[in-house]
Amino acid sequence: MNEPIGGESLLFLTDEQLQQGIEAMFFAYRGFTADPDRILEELNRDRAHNYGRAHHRAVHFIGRAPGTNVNNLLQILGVTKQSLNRVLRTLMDDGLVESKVGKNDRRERHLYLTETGAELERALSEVQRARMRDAYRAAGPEAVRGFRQVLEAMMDADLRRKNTGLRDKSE
Amino acid sequence: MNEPIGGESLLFLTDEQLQQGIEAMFFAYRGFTADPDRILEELNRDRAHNYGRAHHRAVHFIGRAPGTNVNNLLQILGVTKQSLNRVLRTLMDDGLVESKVGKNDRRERHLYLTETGAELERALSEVQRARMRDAYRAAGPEAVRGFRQVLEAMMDADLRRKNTGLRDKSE
DNA sequence: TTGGAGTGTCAACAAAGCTGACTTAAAATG
DNA sequence: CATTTTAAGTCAGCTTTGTTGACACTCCAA
Repeated sequence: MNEPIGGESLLFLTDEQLQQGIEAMFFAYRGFTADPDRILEELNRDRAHNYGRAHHRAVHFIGRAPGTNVNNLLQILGVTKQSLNRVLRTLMDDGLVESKVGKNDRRERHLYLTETGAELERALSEVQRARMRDAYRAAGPEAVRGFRQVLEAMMDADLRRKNTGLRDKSE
Repeated sequence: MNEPIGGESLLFLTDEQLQQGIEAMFFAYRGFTADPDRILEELNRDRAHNYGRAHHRAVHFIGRAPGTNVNNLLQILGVTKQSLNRVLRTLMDDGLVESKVGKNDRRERHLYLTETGAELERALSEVQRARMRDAYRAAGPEAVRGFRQVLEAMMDADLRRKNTGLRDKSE
């Protein structure tokens, strides 16, 4: 790494710059989750259940990969079985998610959103996409490319694959 | 909004693109917090206390804005007094943070890291900066600019100010 | 057919958020 | 000077979401 002294590649790597990047990441993530959080809070107001981010994540990824099994979802979400199971339990009891016993392997349960579940998923991802869209618009296509590049480089290697590997898993 | 058909500004705003951005954000944030989490887990192994992300955040922002008062920290972290207090309590008991009565306004407590606290802060931010640095290096200066632009656009407006307003608050 | 190994469920517990009510001390205001 | 407001801290009690460990069901291969 023979960086030219005073070159941009050196300048933008000062600890202060990195620190600012860290904080930007922190605050941006807060903004990123704020809108869905608000919707869920609203939705919880009159109901018995109390959905949070964990429910959001589950609904999101089941929506993205219908027919996925529990184990797969565990990998993606990076939580323990019980944590996910509690969330899935309530979602199933409330009729937002249904699980079907696998045809080939009857140990597996394949997960799907019901129509109600899909509605919630749409409502949540709608506001999140809106924020993402606004941010993308404000920053421009060139910036978006950079944004994605840095994010990709920031994930763990194994997750990088998962991010592009979310496809329909229906039988 | 008269976007040219097929123009880049239309293309990169498909729902699929936005969805991928959302997931990239999710996975990247996981990577972003993974290293400090590991350090804390390691550190908890032999000790009585049990530090988590909440402690990390507190130590981080006290390190960034030494002498900040409790209310200020509450704003930045976006949690309740109770929640923060529990964390500060343990950090002070363990001698990582100290609070000094304000000179001008003696109702206020100003928060500082002790030497031990600063050590922990360095250890945590060190690995986080390392990941950020690697990601920045891999993506290049142009991408970093874009990354920051999108993040800034994604935060709530009030947080945008806080992000650049973290300066030493010592008396 | 039996003994792993894989998948999912359940019980019990911990961390870290939350609300609301209250106290203490100090400052600001009338 | 008396009252009100503000900053901080505390208590009690709750929820979400993470953890570990034990267990049941199913598959597959020896």
